[in-house]
Amino acid sequence: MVARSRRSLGLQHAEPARVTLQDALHALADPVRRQILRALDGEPDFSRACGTFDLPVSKATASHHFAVLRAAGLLEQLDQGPRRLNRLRRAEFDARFPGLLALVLAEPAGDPVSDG
Amino acid sequence: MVARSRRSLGLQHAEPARVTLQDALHALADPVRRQILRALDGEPDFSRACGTFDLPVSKATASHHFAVLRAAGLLEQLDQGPRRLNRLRRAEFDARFPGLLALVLAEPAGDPVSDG
DNA sequence: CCTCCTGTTCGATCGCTATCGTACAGTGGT
DNA sequence: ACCACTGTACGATAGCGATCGAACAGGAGG
Repeated sequence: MVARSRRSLGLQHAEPARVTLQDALHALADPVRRQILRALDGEPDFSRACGTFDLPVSKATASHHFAVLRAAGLLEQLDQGPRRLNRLRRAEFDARFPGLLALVLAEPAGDPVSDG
Repeated sequence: MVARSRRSLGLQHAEPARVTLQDALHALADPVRRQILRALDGEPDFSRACGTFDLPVSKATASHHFAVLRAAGLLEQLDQGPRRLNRLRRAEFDARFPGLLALVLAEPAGDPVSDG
């Protein structure tokens, strides 16, 4: 239990090499999480904070989803002031599970809830 | 509801082209189902009946898992007498979600429950 | 210092699904 | 006809996880 100031330099990021297929598939099996990944695709690294995603869930739920994605080695987060910037760990995750992320990113939005 | 004799020529098989990524990922997110797919890998088509898999679940649960896999376009089943022979729909599924099945089949067993 | 903003944590709820035992339905052999 | 075998259908249960509101914790700015 290293206390730090709760947020400082880095967060607990799962090494993609240690992520199990179970964890990866579980993380990707949720439509909201895939939506996050898709939104992150094509954007510059660390250009989007958690709050900038138009998600069909509450703030608390979104926070949960970000944590799952981080634990699955799918994204890296960086604290910048009060906000937490995200980066899609494309290369790392693709090295661990080749082609898997590509399938998710290629999927059409298909989520009528959030798009309206 | 065409009655037939409940089993005759074919079963309701999902066209892999119509399977959503959601369904595919959901189907693959279960370790027992992945175990089935892995066991089916490397075996000749339609050489294994449902009962020949050494699964860590009951007959009823296994039947459920086979149904999910069939619905996800991951396997094709063929009735031969009292038993239902299975075939991994490798090519079809790979055409729909390239590389996804390969990841599952490449995964180590890692399920200490069934192997003993 | 206080206030606003961002994100996490907590506790509770709700729904889905994996699980099981049992009963049922075909098929094949005797 | 009967029985053994294989798999499904059904009803019930349990546990996990997605969800929420509210409270909390830092940082930025006035």
